[in-house]
Amino acid sequence: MTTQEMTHGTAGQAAAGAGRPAGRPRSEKAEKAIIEATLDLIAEGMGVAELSIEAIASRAGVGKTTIYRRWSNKEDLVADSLATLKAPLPPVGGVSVRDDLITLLAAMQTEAGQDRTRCLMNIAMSDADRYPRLMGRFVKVAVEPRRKAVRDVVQRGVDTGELRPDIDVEVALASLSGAMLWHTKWGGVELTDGLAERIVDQVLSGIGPR
Amino acid sequence: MTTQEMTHGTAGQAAAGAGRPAGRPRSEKAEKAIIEATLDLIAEGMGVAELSIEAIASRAGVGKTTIYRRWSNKEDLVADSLATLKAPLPPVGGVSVRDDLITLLAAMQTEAGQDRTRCLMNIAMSDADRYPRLMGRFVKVAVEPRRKAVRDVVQRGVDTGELRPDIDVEVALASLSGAMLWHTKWGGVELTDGLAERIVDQVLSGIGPR
DNA sequence: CCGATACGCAACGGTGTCGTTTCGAAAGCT
DNA sequence: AGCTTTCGAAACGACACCGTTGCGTATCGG
Repeated sequence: MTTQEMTHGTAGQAAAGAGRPAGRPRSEKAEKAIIEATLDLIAEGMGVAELSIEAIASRAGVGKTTIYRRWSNKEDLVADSLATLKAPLPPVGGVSVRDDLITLLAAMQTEAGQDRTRCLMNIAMSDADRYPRLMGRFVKVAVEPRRKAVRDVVQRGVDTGELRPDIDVEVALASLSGAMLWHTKWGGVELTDGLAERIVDQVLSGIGPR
Repeated sequence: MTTQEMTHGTAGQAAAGAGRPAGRPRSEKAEKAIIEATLDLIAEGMGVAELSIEAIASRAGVGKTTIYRRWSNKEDLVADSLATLKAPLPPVGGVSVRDDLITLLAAMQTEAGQDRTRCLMNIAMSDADRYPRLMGRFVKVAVEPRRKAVRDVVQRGVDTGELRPDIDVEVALASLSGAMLWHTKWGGVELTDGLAERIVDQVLSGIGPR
């Protein structure tokens, strides 16, 4: 989607409407395999810098040529791979703000336990400085939808009066998501039961007196 | 401190009390330079995996031999380097829990803006899975002291009645630190003024109604 | 069937890092 | 002085990737 259609593109067919470029068409299966292999390697803890084209090709059961034919560099390949990540966010009930927040945070906790998501999170943290363009894309497809989901619920709470009208939505967002992020990274594994519920309830009620 | 004293150690001097091992002593300056170079490279965004001994030696103005003589592998070197990191935590006034929390979070925010700390944080996030032993050490010297500082203040608040007696200290901790972490990573740069204060106040008062 | 293109595979020369070894000089001790 | 150990520097053979090229085969349109 980024640097696709390098070789032909709009060229290739001789001004003949929407005809095929002639010759053997590119294998969709190979493309999928390459992207899958890339995501797999990342999910196994590979940083973007250590990702080798050779490893990707080998894992995908594909020649290096096939990769170089489609992507001119590693960053583009990774960018396209990240772009295929769907965000299967859990549906929220829409009844109680508290319940919806718990649903979202619990989903976040579950996702954090999966290799794929966890290592993608790592990439988002560590490679953000080195590959800003890549990260802009990643944030857009992976972080932003989730942030938006939480923000929407919080905003709805403000509108309906379930939450105070004067709160800072961004800070609330950070307190909720950040607490879960913190816990999944550095908190012990002991206190995972009902964690989402405890976070939400405590952020709702506050820790100050009364 | 980890794999030190590989070559001689208790051996070297012939059962003669605490005598020198004879021969030219190891240069303390070289050792410091090596560790500094290691931390510098990490601070420049180098992941643990990409760290090359050659680069460290070159940066430190030292022969590779000197490094291999002291550390048998990269992980030990990094571990020892991390161990030298002091935690210059800001002193807290000890008067108001709110003020102390703001002080700590503001310090966290400041630190997050510095290259050294930021990249160390990245390492803590991304290399945690691949180098668990290394990370255990890192968490101990870098993460835990800061966590303890916040936890102590929160606990003090509970004891003195400045905070509710029934709160979950760990969750409070995660909400405060996590909110700051979240914001420094993915929050916009716009809302940084008075961020610590806003987080603390909102976590104190809660976002629920009344 | 023919021409065109993509496929997987293997090989190319080039580069960077590995961990080790050798070297002459330096720095400590007796 | 003589002995011992470390120092920085340079070179070693080995390996992993790089990005490219050539090869024989597979798969499309005409």
